[in-house]
Amino acid sequence: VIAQVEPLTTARALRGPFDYRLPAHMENVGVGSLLLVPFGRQRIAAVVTGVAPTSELPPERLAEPIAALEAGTPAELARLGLWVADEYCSTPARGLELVLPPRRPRPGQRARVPTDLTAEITEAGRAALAGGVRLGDRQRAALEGLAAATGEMADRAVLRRLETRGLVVLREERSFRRPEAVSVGVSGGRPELTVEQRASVAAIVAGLDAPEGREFLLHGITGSGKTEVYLAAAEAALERGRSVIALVPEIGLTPQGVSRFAARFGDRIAVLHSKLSAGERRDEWERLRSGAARVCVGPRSAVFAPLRDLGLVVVDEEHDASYKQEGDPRYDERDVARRRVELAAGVLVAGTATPRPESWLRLERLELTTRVDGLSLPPVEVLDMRGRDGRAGPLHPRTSAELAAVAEHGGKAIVLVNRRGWSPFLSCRACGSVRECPSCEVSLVVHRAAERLRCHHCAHSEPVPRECPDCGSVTLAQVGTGTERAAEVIAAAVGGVPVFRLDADTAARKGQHAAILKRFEAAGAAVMVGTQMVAKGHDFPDVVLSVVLDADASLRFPDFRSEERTFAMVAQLAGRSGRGPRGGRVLVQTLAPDAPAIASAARHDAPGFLAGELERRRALRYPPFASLVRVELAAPDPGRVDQAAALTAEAIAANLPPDADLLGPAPRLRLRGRERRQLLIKAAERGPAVAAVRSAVEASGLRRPLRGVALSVDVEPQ
DNA sequence: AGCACGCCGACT
DNA sequence: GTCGGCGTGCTC
Repeated sequence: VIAQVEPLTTARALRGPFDYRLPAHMENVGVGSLLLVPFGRQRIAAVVTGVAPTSELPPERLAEPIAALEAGTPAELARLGLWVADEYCSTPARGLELVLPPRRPRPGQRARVPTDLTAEITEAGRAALAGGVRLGDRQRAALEGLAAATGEMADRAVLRRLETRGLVVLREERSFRRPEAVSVGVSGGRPELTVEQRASVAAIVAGLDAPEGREFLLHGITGSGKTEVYLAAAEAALERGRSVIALVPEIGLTPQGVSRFAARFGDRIAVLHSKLSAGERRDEWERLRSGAARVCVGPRSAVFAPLRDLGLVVVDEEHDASYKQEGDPRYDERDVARRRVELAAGVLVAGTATPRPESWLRLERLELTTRVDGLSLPPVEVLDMRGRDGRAGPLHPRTSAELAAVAEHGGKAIVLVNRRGWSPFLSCRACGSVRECPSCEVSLVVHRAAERLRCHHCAHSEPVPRECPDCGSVTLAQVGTGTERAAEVIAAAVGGVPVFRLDADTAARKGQHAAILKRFEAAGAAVMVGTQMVAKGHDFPDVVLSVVLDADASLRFPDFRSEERTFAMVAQLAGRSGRGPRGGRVLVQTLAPDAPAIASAARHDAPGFLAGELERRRALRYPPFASLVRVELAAPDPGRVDQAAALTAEAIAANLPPDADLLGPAPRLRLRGRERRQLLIKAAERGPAVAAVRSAVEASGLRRPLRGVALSVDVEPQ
C-alpha cells in the first residue's frame, strides 16, 4: 500500500504528493495521519493526503516512513486544509498546518499526558491498617485517609508504593487542562424568546432537519437577542446528535462571547483561542476530537475544530474584519465556515446588526427588528464639521454640551476616535514638511506622554524634535486629534468626571483591556475614549451618549469597502448607547454629513444602505458581483521589486481568462524598509482568476527573479 | 526549505 | 592540485 504524503515545510517550491510504501504494521495509516518520513537527507513530518494500491514510481525509489506519529487530523479536516491551500493560493503544508492538533511535539518526542489518579483501598490495605504490617507515617496517613474516605490528597509516589504492596488499587484517568471559564455578569438564565426569535430558531431547526445544508443571515439590530437564537439553535443541533462551532470575532471579546455558551453548555464546550497555554489548547483539541466536547467556541482556528457530525456553525458579528486572516494562507473564516457547513450538510448562521453586502445578497435572511427590552434605538445626530476653524478644537459645541450634561446628570459616555496617540502629524508651519518614518512612507504620530514620535507600522520611534529638522524653525504644529489628545480635551470638558482611554497603547499589557472596561463599568459617571475597540464586546446599560469624532476618516480610505466599514462603525457605536431606562443619544461628527454610509447609519437603515451599496458595487463591477485577487511583492530594492512585479504580471496575464482585468503593477507605500508593488485581478469568476495566479506563482521560470522578493496572494482582499 | 552537486576563480 | 563561492536542481 502506498501513502501519498505532503511534507510539512514552509517552502513554496516544494509540493507533493510524495509516495511512500507502507509496511504491514502501519495499516491504520489513512488520510490525515501524521508520519515521520525520510526526505532527502532529512527526516520530516508529513501528512497523508491519499492512499493508493500502487505508485507510478518504480519500487526501488520508494522509501518507507520511519514512524506513524500519534497526532493526526480527521480525513475530512485534512481535505479541508488542502482546500484552503488551493483556494487561497498557498501551499499544501500551510493549509494542513491549520487542521493539525496545535503544537505538535517534535517528531519522536511525546507530549506529556497529564493524568488524574484515583485510589481505592483494598482488603489487604484495611488489614494492614489493623496492624501487623509495617507502615511509614505517610503511607499510614494515606491509607487512613482512603479508609475514612475523607478525600485527603496523598502523594503520587506514596500511592504508587502502596499499589506495589497491594494495599490500594489505582485507576489512572486522562485529565484535561481546561481554560478558566470567564463569566462577566452573565446569568445562565433562559429568557423567554420573542416572536421573531422563535421564528428564526424554527427556520434554523428546519434547516437542521433538511437533507441539504442551509445558510442564514441573522440580521438583528443591537439588543435584539441574537445570542439567544444561537443558543437555542445550538441546543437543537445537540439534541439531534450534531456538534456546533460558534465563531466570535477576536480575542478581546472572546471571554464575553464564550461565557454565555459556557453558562448554557458547561462541560460540553471547548474553547480555542490564542491566549490559551499550549497545554490547554492541545487538551481542548483532544476533547473535541474525542467527542467529550461537542461545542467549540472561539475566534480564528475554531472553524477547524475536529468535531464529528457537525450540524451548526454560528458566525457572530459576521461583518467583523478580523475574520479575514492576515498571514499566509489569507483565508476568510466565513468562507471556510460555509465550506464546512456545505460538506457536513449543516446550517450556517451568520449574525450581525450590520451585514456585509456579500451576505445580504447570498444568504437567506432572518430578521430581528425589535429589541428584547422593547426600547427603540437611540436617535442619531449628525454634526457637520465643515468650515470649522481647526483651532476651535476637535469637539463640536453640541458634543461639548452633551458631554457636560453627562457630567452633570451622571451616566456614561463613549467617544470613538479612530487614531491613537496625541496627533497623527507633526508638521512645520514654516516649511510645511511633515515628519516621516525613515523606513515607512507614513507620517510619525506624536505621543505626548511618552514624548516620542512613533511609527504605527514598524518599531521606529524618536524623540519629539524641538525644531524642524529641515529648516530649523521652532514653529512645529501637532496636527489632528488622536485618542490621547481627545481624552485630555474631553477631561477638560467634563470637569471631575473620570475619563478612561482604551486603545492599543493603554490595552497593550495583559489584562489591561478587561481592567479598563471593568473600571469604566464600576464608575458612576464616566467617559471612555478610544479607538474601534470601545464599540466592541461590551454591553453597559448606563451608556447614555456615544460620540464618533471623525466619522469620515474611514470614508477617506481609498478602498471600495470604506463605505461598508464606515456604516458598520457608526451603526455599531450607536448600538452601544441607550441600553438602559434613561435612553441615549448618538452624535456623529463628520465632514461628509451627506455620505450614504453616514446618513443611513444615522437613520438605523441597514437595508437602505445595503441596497444602495449593492447597486454601486454592481455598477463598478466590484464584489460580490466580481472577484478580486491581489498579489503583493515586497523587497528592499526598488529595482528588483519592479522587475519581479513586471514578470509576475506577465505570467499571470498569460493564463487569465479574456473577461478578467489585470491592474498594475501599482506602487504601494514603502513599509518596514521594503518597497512594495501590487497587482490586482478583477474577474467575473474567482476560480479561473485564482488558477491563473497559482500557475504563475508556481512556474519555475519565475522563481529566480523572485528570489529575495516576498510574494503574497490575497484572494478576495478585505 | 535544506542539501548536494558542479562549475569556476583564487589560493598553497 | 585543492578550497570554497553560489547557481541549479532534487527530495518519494
